[in-house]
Amino acid sequence: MNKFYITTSIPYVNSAPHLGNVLDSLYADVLARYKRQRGFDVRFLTGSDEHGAKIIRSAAAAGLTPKEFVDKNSAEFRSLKETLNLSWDDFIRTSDRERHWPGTEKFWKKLEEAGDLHKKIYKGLYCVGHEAFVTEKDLENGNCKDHQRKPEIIEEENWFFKLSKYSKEIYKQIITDKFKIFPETRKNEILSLLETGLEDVSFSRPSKDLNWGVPVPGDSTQTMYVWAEALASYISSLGYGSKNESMFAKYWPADVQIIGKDNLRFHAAIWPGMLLAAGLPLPISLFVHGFLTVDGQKISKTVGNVIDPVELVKKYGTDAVRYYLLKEISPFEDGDFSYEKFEQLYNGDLANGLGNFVARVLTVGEKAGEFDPALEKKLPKEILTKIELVKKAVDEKLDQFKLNEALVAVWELVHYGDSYVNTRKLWEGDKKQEIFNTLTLLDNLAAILRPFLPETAKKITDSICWTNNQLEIKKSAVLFPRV
RNA sequence: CGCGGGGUAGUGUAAGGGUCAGCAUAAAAGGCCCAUAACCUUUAGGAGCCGGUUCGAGUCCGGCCUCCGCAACCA
Repeated sequence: MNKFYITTSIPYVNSAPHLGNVLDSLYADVLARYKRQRGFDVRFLTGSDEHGAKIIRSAAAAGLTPKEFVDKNSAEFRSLKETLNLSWDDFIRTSDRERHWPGTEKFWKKLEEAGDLHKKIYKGLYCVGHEAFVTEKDLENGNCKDHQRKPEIIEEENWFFKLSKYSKEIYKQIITDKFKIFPETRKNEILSLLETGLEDVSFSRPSKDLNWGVPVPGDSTQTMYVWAEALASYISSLGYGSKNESMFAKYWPADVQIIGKDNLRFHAAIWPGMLLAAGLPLPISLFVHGFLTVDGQKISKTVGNVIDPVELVKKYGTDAVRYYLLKEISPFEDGDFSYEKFEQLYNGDLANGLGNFVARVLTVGEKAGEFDPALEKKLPKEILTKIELVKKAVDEKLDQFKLNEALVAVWELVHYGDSYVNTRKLWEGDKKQEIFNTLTLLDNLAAILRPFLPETAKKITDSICWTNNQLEIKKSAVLFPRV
């Protein structure tokens, strides 16, 4: 059986999840369900990134210990599984000492054995208010924006990873598509960065300044930096570094890794560099999605436009939210959310489109009574061809991660079906064969829809049941009431 | 002139030097009445701006305008 290992980036849990955070796992969920449906041995991983100075600060502000703080926030991200009906198999937390740390440590040692880790003095702008290094970006007239004081230039000793050594090899794997990056523009972006060459990156901080993280093996004075350990979650979760590495052997390399555009450099440069250093294969592909804006604006707490996915689902239902994000948001570019657009799409595509189509077909189906199985043999070619065409289109679109276009193809079936019902006037006279044809169409539609809208697909399928070799229709409640 | 990527009907998008720039949704008219005042058919509506290459340009080239991203923890 073919395996399919898919991962999302692990969100940094220094606040509760917002709507933009769910894109990763929603895309991954559709692909995972789709592959399962096709018989792949799927493993779908998500998790949470829980270390770092920012967590310490946020925890302190909330009056909690870092552990209490991440436990609380991580649980909220985890509960999105129910909220959005996600089908992940595993949720890894970087603060998990039993599952995550051993793999991280082994990975670190591999890099060390390769001679790619070395200590170096790092000089940077240190803001006392932040108790952390700041960048030029954080400054305003030479002062820290948040604290209005001049940062000090201080030096500290860090471990550095020799990323520069791997620029060429990473470039080669990307340009030859051995490591595929979607979409093309992101591929170009990273290639142009690689052409200029990568700099070595800091992989640790002094423990006295950062004690919430994984300690550097053999150097208790240092704590690993995020990418030195968070990225390793993709393999630590498979048991890399544990007594039993069979899962790792089976599933690595990842077939698809999904990230937001901000993560491109980490996943297309640092992570491949680390894997090369450790002698491990690179992922097969990287799918880079855009960001979500709300009413055309960047999501931000200060603007106050944060959309809580839980609230949205409560109001409109899981599949409606899934549909909006999958259909209205381009998988590769930034997309916008607004209640107005949401309701427009909901009424148009879900209530009037899919929901109404299902209702009218099931009604005529129910009225028609029982169906002779012999009708199946007389299914017209036209219908079967149409179904096959849509299936093929969905396959092709999903191979390229064009989830929105895949849904366009699915909706062609709805339009086709509606038109079929109208032109054949299925409600008039005895149209058993035609009704059967339409029910077949609907049944197939539900199957195609399953990875996208699992709950809705199930409701449809449940209404079409074969009992004792007879087809019986049980009309379900309205799928998507108009809003 | 730092680098890179964009700007297609109100909205979301497709194609990509050569059939009326395709599709969906929102809008208008007719039809139907099985269905969630839903559905079907038809109509109207479009390439940021300015030049150039070409028999022919959303599509290639140049300039301008504009938006987005750009390695220390941000999906």
